[in-house]
Amino acid sequence: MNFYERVYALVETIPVGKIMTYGGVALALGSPRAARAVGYALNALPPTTCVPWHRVLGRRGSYAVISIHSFKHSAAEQRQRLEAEGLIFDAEGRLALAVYLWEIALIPPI
DNA sequence: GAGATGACGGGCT
DNA sequence: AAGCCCGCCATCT
Repeated sequence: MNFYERVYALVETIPVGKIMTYGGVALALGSPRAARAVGYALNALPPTTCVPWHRVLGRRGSYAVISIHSFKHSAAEQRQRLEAEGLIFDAEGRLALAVYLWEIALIPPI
């Protein structure tokens, strides 16, 4: 399985109402420092994908923030999708990891 | 094969 | 507190 296929497979397992960070996905995949590569993988995703890419946010201290600046989809769209799933952003447009972060068991690299 | 790039993250200024 | 810089990993040209 390619790196990005593993990223997609993992992202697809994120349940509704939960989120992960790029770094968290990388860690679960066995490469703690591959956060950038995770973002790269999601960037290669077709617009029509069924992968819930909007549940992956950037990590900002103990909060998660939408860290898209230029992309096919807009940051507003991502936020809208998340709110539609019941997540609530604070006044500064971020999500508390303590509430929404989904912690997954590590998936050993094949 | 080498250099540049990006939806990142953490540390330092 | 906000911004800048450097290191990371997988792709792309």
